[in-house]
Amino acid sequence: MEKEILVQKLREKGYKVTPQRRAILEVLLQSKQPPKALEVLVNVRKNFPDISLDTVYRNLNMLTELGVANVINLRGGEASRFELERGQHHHHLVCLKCGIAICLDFCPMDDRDVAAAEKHGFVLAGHVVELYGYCSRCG
Amino acid sequence: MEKEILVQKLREKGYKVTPQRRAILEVLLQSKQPPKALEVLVNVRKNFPDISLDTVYRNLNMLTELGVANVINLRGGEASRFELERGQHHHHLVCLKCGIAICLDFCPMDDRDVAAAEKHGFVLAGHVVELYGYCSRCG
DNA sequence: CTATATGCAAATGCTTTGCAAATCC
DNA sequence: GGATTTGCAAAGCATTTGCATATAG
Repeated sequence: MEKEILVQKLREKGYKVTPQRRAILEVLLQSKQPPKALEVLVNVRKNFPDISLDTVYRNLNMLTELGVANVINLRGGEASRFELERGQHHHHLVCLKCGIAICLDFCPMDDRDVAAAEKHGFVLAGHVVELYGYCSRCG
Repeated sequence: MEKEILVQKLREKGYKVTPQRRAILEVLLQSKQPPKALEVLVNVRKNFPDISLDTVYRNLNMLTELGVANVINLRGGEASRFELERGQHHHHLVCLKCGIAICLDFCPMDDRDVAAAEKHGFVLAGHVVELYGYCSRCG
């Protein structure tokens, strides 16, 4: 999605368009792989030295609630990664050593999830699928 | 697995069998659903009031490294759940409100994970699949 | 005995929150 | 001008760690 479309979306929802928000969107758009909050901070600070980490978190959360961004939960206490929603359901291949996350183009889920949810009286809300391994660099 | 078999396993690996360890195994064995570390603590304290949370964590981690237990990572910062390894690959259905986790008897993964890993030069180590939803109690 | 395990307290890392000052519309 | 955002500082969780003491084998 283009940056101005995203900006427009925020405005429509009644959010103010601050330079910090623009800068965060910019970083998300330019990142080759979904960055962690701290990585967003570091990159935003190159152009916007005074932004704070909590502002980054607040905005990443806001974008997520808006459905504009997704969270990739890593294992244990590791910091989550954030990616702009691409409008296409997908999952990730994550390196256990360096944490790099690669988008996959398939979802392994079939009807059995619906059946299982029904069987246990659950209303299904979604699912998480993450493949873990070691990338070529981390061997 | 029976408790004494587990105890035996620890001994074989050179770990000492302390009353705390026995109590933790007991709680894991008796839990209807995979407990969080804090839940383990509360339950162990019923019979063993002086155990500390860090001992619980240390032992849950030890059991996990040993392959005797598995960790179920919940979303965001939510505390992980621990279950004894049942020797059978499976996944979970987790309630987003109360956090209850139900073991499922299927794995949706097919060969595409291997293909994807290969394509990106990854050595596959495993995967996480969790279905999320709301249980009948939480609506 | 001696290495391992425990309890305590404090530290860590990620993320959130309260509040006064700044700023977008 | 008025509500929303920001930065700061501090708090909140889950989890880990250092260290002196206790304990299993």
